[in-house]
Amino acid sequence: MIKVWPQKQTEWTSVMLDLKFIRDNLDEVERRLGTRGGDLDLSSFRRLDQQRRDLLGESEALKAEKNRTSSLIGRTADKSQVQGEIARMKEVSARIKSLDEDLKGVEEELQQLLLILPNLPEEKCPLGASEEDNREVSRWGSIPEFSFEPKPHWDIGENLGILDFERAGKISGARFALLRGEGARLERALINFMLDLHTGEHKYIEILPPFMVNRESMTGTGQLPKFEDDLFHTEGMDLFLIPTAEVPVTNIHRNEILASGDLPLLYTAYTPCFRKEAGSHGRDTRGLIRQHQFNKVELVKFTRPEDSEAELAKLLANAEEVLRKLELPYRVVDLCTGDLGFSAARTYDIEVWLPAQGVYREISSCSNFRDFQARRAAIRFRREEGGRPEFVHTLNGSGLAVGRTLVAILENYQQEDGSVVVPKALRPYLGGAERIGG
RNA sequence: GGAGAGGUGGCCGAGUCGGCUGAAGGCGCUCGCCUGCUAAGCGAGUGUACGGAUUAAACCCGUACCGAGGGUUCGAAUCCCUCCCUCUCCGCCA
Repeated sequence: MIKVWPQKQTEWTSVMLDLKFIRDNLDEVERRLGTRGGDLDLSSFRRLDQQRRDLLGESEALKAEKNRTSSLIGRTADKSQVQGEIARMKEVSARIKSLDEDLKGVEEELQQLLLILPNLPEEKCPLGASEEDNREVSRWGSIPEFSFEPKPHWDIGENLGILDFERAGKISGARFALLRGEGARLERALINFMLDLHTGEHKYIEILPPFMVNRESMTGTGQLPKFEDDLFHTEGMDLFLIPTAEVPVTNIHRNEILASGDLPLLYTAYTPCFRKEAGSHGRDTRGLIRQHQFNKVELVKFTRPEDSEAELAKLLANAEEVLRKLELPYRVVDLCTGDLGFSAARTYDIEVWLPAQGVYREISSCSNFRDFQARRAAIRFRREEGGRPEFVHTLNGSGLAVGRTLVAILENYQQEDGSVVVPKALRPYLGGAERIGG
C-alpha cells in the first residue's frame, strides 16, 4: 500500500511555491506574502529565473549537439576521419562545463531566495499585523468562579509537592521542570487519555517517531533554513532535537508517492518537544507555560488538495474534543496573516482559560500547510493508477500541548484547600482518584 | 569501534575490453484480444524532474537522473577519487 523510503533527493525546484506559479503570478505572490508583514523582496526573482532559463537553454542545446556528435564518433570505425569532430567536441564540452558552473551559481542563489519565502496565506485569513488582529471564532465552556483568589499553577503545584522548578533548575537550568508523584502521573495520564481518544474515537494511527531528525527533515517541514537558531543541535552528528512531532511525522512520507486510496492519512504521536525559545527572554519565566522541553500529542494529516479545508475543520474539532472532555473552557481564534507561522496557509489556535492570569492562552495550533511542506518534502500522490503525481496537502495541530493542559487543570480545578479535583474523564487514568491533595 | 559485502526502473535482476541502454530478461500493473466463469494464453503499454513548443493540458522536441558529489574522456551505469546509506560477522551496550 505505502511505498518504503526511496533514496532520491528532493528536487531543488520544489522548495516552495511552484516556480512556474511564482513566475506567472509574481504580483499576486508579492501582494499575498506582503500581508504577513516584514520585508519581502522578489525583485531578484525575475532576474535569477530568467538567467537560469537562458543558461539552461544554451547548455542543453550544446549537450544535444555533443550527444549527437559523440554518437557519430562512436559509430565511426576509423577515428582518423573524425579527428576534427573530436577536437570540436572538446571545446563544446569546455563551454558546457563553464555554462553549468554559472547555472549552478544562479540556481543556488535562486534556491536561497525561495527557501526563506513563507507560505501564501489563504485569502480567507483575517488581515492583520499581530495577534491583536486575530479573529475569535468561537467560545466553549463556562469560566469557573472562585470564592477565593485563584492561585497560579506554580503555587498550586509546589504546595502539593508535584511540581519542582527549583530542583529542575539545579539539574538543568532555567525553563525546565520536574514533575513528582501525582504530578508525574497526571502528565502521563493526559498523554494516554489524548492518544486513546485520537486513536479510538478519531481513528488516527499512533506513531512513536525518532526525537532527533536530520537536516532534510527539518527543511521539509520548514524549520530550516530560516529558524536554525530556535533548534537544539547535537554535536558531531548533524541531528536536531525535534521542536514538535510535526517534523518526524510529516517526514514519514518524504520523497514518496502515495496512492489516492491511502488518503486521507491520519497520524497521532506523543513526543517531547525541544525549543531554545531564543528571543523570548523574560516572557513566561515562571511556571510550565514556556519550557525548553515539553510534552505534546500531535495530530498530522495527509490529504488530497480538495479535502484539506474540510480536514482542517475536523482536525480542529478533534483537538477541541480533548478540552471538552476535560471540561476546560476555551476559545478558538483564526490567526491573522501577520501572526501565521512560516509554513502555514491557515491556522486556528485553541486558547484555554487560565483563571490566575485571567486570560486565554494558546494550547493548540491547528494549521493547513496546503502543498507548501509537500513541495519541500516531495510528498505526492496519484489520483489513479498511471496518473501524474500531484502534491498532497499536509495539516497538523496539537492535540494538545500536555504541559499546558496540566496547567489548565491545576488552575481551573483548584480548590480553596489547595487540592485539585481531577476531571471526570481523566479519573480512569489515575486509578479512579477524584482529587489530588487535600 | 574492527573486518567484509553491496547500493540499477514499482519489485527482482542483467549490464561484455567505456559508445546506438531510460537501461536486457522476469514479475507486477494498465488496456485490448481470447476463453461458460476463473486460471492459463496472446498483443500493446507501463518512471520522474526541468526547459522548449502550446491559449492551457495531453501529445511532441530537448536535457538530466543507474545511492550523492567530483574527476578522466569526443563519449561513463560501466574507469578513478571522496562521501552517504544498507547488510553480514566481531566487539561494546539498554
